[in-house]
Amino acid sequence: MGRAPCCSNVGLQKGPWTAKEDTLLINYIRAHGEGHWRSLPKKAGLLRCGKSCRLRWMNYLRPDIKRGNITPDEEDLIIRLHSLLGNRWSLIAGRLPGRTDNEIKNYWNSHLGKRFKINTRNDQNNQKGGSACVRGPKISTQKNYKNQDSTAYGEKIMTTKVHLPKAMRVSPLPITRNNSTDGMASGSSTSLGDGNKGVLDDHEEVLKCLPDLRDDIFEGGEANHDDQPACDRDSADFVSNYGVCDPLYQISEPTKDDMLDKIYEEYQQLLKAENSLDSFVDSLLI
DNA sequence: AAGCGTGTCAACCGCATCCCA
DNA sequence: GTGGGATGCGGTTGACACGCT
Repeated sequence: MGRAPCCSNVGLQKGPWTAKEDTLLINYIRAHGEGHWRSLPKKAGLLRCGKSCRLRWMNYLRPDIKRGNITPDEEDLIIRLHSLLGNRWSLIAGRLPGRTDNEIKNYWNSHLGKRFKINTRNDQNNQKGGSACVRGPKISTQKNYKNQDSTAYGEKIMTTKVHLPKAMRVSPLPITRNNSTDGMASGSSTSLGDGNKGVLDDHEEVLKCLPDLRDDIFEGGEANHDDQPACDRDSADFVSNYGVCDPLYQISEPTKDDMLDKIYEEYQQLLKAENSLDSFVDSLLI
């Protein structure tokens, strides 16, 4: 298709953001809310591309972002969701409150991808000429990784049928950031919003059936619904400088192991139901 | 201590899709 | 119905940190 770049890039700053730029962006969004990214830099006094501003906000400055290491529970959920959804990072992120698609993508590529590769190698050693299961992505090069079915995390989900629908944009819920900082209302994490008018792929239909898991998984999930999220004492400097809590110091919420299992079971059941329906439709067509 | 290799992750880029005039 | 601007998504890049030799 092709289209003109979003910004002329002439006279625009690139590279790492400075604290001053962050301050400008945060203050502007707090005052005016998210959106209108194209005009935002000019209005906020930033020499940045609108896309860059959006990315900085979505991936780093949003007050509801949870920083720190991915917990084992989160990792487990990422792996399971990846086995079901493939590289649809925004959908996966939508099920991990406070985590961004970029963060999950990076985590997968640097941590889980490697582990997966090792698992795959072990599987191949253990099952010579083995199963017809779809093998996971070859991540020796990222280009190979692209467009490959991804599945097979250990034995647990070895036989899971993987749908890898074409990546597509889905509409977020209406956002008015200055009214609410609800973590699930971010662009990258509201993939299941009710604004979907386009063609939803199979999995999104499945996912639509699932309840919003945030409050189920994370105790005190309502904690970040206020304009000021829970802060650690160490973030006091950031607060005084920026007027918002330092996302780096936000207190992470505990997770529930059994709830994760329950979620996964729900996915499996819904997939089964979906597959049954597909078979039924196919039989009618024959 | 210095050089090199590797891992991590913030940021960029191109494209798909939405949305509105 | 259509064209173009706005936005979102996933892949990729590159700077920096860290460990090893």
